[in-house]
Amino acid sequence: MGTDKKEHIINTAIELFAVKGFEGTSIRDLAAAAGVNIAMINYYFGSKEKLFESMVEEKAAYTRIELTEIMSNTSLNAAGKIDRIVEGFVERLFRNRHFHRVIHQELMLGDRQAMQDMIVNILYPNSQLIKQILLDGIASGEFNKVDVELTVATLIGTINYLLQSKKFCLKILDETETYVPYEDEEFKTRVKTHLKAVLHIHLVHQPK
Amino acid sequence: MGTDKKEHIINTAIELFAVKGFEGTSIRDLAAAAGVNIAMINYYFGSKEKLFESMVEEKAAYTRIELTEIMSNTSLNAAGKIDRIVEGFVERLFRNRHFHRVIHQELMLGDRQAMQDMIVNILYPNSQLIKQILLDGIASGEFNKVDVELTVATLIGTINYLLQSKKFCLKILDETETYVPYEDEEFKTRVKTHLKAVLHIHLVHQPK
DNA sequence: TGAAACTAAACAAACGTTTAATTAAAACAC
DNA sequence: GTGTTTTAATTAAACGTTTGTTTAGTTTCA
Repeated sequence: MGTDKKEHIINTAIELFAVKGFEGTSIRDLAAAAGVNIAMINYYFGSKEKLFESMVEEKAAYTRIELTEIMSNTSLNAAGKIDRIVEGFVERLFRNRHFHRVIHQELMLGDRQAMQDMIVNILYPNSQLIKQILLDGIASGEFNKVDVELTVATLIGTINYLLQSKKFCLKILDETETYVPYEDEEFKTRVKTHLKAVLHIHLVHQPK
Repeated sequence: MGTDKKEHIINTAIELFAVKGFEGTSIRDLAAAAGVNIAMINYYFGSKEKLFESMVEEKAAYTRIELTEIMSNTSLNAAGKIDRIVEGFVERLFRNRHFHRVIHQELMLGDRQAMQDMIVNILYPNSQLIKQILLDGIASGEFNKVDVELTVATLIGTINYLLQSKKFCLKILDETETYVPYEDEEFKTRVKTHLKAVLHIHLVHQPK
């Protein structure tokens, strides 16, 4: 039936877009990879652009969850929330790295206003959530008066940098081509540990 | 004559690629924007792909300079070198943000092996240079034994995050569309101050 | 006069999309 | 349940554009 096949096309599209880009992927490539007729993509989604929008709509909601509940967890202090945020972000972004790469490709481009706005509206709540935790921590006196916007940039930017290109990531890690860091628990732990260390000392160290 | 016009085409290409992407920019768009005949691009560069490679070759060397001399400056201690690195990177990446965005777009994509390798070989020396300063600082006892590779990721990743999309950057800064942060000295200073603060306390604070 | 710079036009191939026809599934009457 | 009608799903083929590239001819200037 329709729905599963639509989702199959979307998942195939994410894989292809992540590797070849949106413009670089023809609907013939996509149809062949998904094992469907060329016309089915327009039949289901209307156009290539609308397929992209459907893809974003479908995956965005799924990706957004589980963060707000950290905020509402009153048993955690601000530093504890930051730790949970770091863990949640590394897990989520590493797992959804293909989708993440696709929307960041499109975010980089200046044309296609509507798509860009769409993507900004997906990513913005994430950064806002972290910002709010920082502001709360500062208000309660638990955190130093740091530059909250740029601290958010440091957290997410570090992860994005590692996700941007597997080849480049392997190069700076001095690893072989066969190693897949994003699926290695040890590497994920390493990233979490680094980010928690950086943020913790930046936020809670009291300068004399 | 030829050379200035070649460079003019390359500069126009950077502007267009940064906004529309490599695949999204037709050589007709490019020829029109540069004010030259369509055939001139293939006449000068051979093909669209070779134009890209020429662009990278031309701009890469120019972008690479001025960093190694920081390394060789023996009057600076490790912390001083990091400060200079931060200042140099923010200035350079903000100034060359269009070129920077173009090569990061291409770096994200998995196909076009040769181009990817080319770009990795451009970016790698930068990260290696920072890494070496960190290693030297650790060896001399001036720095803590931090995760050097991920500390590099935090430095460059933070800047990249801000450069990725003007629209998104403005959103997290809560600024209006007309503001151009990358050309604002105040914002550049803000980014430098944040990065120096984060790195300094991460690297030189002695945990009890 | 001859080589380099430049142009307009044409090229085949690939693109996203649409059409028209066929098959499969569901809905309905009896 | 069986036969009929309607709707949805699927297909191969064709559509008109746009793509990167090339050709063949013209201008420019030393």
